[in-house]
Amino acid sequence: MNNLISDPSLTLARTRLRGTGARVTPARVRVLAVLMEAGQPLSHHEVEQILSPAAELDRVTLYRVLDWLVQQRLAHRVAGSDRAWRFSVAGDQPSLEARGGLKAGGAKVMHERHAHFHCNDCGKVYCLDSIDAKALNVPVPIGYRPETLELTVKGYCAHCN
Amino acid sequence: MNNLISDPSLTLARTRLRGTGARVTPARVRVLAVLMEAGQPLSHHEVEQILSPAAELDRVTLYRVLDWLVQQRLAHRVAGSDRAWRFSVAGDQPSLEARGGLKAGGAKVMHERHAHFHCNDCGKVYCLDSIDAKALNVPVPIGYRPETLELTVKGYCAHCN
DNA sequence: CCATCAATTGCAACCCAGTTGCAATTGATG
DNA sequence: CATCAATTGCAACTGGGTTGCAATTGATGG
Repeated sequence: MNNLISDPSLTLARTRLRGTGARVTPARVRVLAVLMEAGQPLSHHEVEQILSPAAELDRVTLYRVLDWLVQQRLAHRVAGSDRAWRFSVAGDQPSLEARGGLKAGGAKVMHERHAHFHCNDCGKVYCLDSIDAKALNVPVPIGYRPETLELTVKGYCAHCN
Repeated sequence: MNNLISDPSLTLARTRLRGTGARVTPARVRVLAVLMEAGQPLSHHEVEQILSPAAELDRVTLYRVLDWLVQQRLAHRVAGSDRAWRFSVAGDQPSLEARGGLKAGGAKVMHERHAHFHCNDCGKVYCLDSIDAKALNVPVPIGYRPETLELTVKGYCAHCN
């Protein structure tokens, strides 16, 4: 009737949003629910596709909602190699340092450390959760202050291989 | 008088280009020379800036020359997080598999394995040559065929820190 | 229950990286 | 030095993303 988003997801999304203390709008609820149901990072366009069967959502509003979700740390923004951002729900447990719990010495710690697989054929992006990017411990030259780490493997996914 | 490109670089570039057997045009020579002189991957725009004091080079031509250099394996294309490609000269020794010398079993080997540092402030990209991405040996799920690997550290460079 | 108002949304117009089609130019070759 | 495919320049276009602004709306206090 309405769309491809399940009721439980919508409810869960609403709950998460209320947790931020900010306004809980239909746009935010539906976009977050879509991200929660997707098993992979979605581009702006992909979210639009999933949303479209139901009520319309302005292009710009969608961009803004996605940005907002990232700001609220409810989502992560991952850079694909096709110059289009992808968005995925953040883990249920926002990292401590992200919430200001670990600011010892003012030293920032790298977060968002997991890797992605980008299919050169279909263009889809998959999270490689198995990879412990934390273990990489990439050394940077003196004077450089690393903040985040992005590890992307490009190739062909199981479907396109 | 003319521009910021040194004569030796131009000559070296010309030699490298002749090695491809393809046409040696001023555009190709100058662009390759610019990449050779830059110590870091340059965006289309950055190359344009360096080139501009001298003769003009059409935007489109520059894009095409850069693409061509990558095709010829004289340059690498690296994806920055600001959805703009960067280009850097390829090492003096193109990897064997790149030249068809190592096609055993038809299995492709990952190449272009070094990492980059992207400054969140000034936007410049630096090569982290010290990092041996080869050592990462990233595991992907069965059925997935990895080809290239991109490791980008984002943060603040020595200048902006 | 409703008025209020800042936060959010929709719209239109815009920016920027990159691409395409095509006619004019040019490097290598015989 | 004539030839011609490869290369260049131009103009117009695509697609992701942004900005300014007026209209709408969720939470709040009364």
